[in-house]
Amino acid sequence: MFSTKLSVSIHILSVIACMEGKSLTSEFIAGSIGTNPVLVRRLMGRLKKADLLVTKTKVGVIGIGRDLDKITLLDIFLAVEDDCEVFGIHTSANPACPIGAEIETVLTYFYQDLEASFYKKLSETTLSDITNRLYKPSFKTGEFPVQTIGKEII
Amino acid sequence: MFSTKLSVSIHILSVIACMEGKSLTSEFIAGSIGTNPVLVRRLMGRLKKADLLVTKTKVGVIGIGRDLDKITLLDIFLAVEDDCEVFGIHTSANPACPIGAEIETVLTYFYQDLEASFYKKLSETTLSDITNRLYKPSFKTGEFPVQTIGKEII
DNA sequence: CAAATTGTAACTATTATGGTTACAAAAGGA
DNA sequence: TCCTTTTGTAACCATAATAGTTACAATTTG
Repeated sequence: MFSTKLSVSIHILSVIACMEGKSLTSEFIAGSIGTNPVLVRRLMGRLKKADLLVTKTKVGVIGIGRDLDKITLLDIFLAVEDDCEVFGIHTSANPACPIGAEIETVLTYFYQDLEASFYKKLSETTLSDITNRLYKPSFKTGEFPVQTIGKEII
Repeated sequence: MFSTKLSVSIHILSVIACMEGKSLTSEFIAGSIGTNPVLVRRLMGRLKKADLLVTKTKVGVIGIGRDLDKITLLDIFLAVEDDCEVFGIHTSANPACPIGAEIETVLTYFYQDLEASFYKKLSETTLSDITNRLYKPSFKTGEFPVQTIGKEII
């Protein structure tokens, strides 16, 4: 399967989208994810390069790069995964065998179609679809214990 | 990405489908793939368990388990991949954070839909679609150098 | 019976992921 | 201006999966 990078990146963007105004350090976000601040910074670096996040300053805190309904899961996936092809193809096939000689071409043909369909589906869910299911009014009124998310629980 | 197991398994089944009657040892098939006979036997073991291959004898040579147009890429994929979910979800999310508490549920919701679409697409290509693009009449008339595929080239 | 082949276990090498430490550079408040 | 915080990166480690390999008992078949 694909790694958890997409899931963690969605988590990062959701925290930023739902909690704008709070002190969104990498440590705070990592506290929500249950991981390391460095992982968060690494992924945020890739999200910034893809313009899904914007920094106010060169080294700094952040806002979402576009309207939430203009960021699709495909955008995030392509931003954070190194290798976005769905299936690997062995490159060792024997060209002296008629099947070995053709298999890569034939598999590529079918996989491209599969991949196009997969990407299309990924592009049909947006970050706003995600946050609409996550959001509760209490997020911005501070009714949850922000302090416990960061340093203390970790 | 997913491993090359699906690709190699399609290759195995294609060789068996297109060259029935020849001496289909694991070494011969491995020679076409450019890999190790043990890998071929391992994958064939899983394909047999899924009834995509049938053995004539308990330890023995083989035929395809069904009509080629009744074996889909999904059947093969499910037979040989250990972990068939598309995206991993981090299990470390912090339940004290309102987003951490919900993210797994929300991601699962969207991933299930994505996975269903992916599986459906995988099920729409059959082994006969593959072999129709591979097959040439010379396969069965022996006009290619079978001997060079196995022991000698490796 | 003898040779060939299978099914399986055990082991190695390589790679990717996820986690961690460390630190220079930048930002921003006192 | 200085000091603290935070970022962006590099370097490193542990773990897991893939792919490859050796070995061998069990079975089939000539």
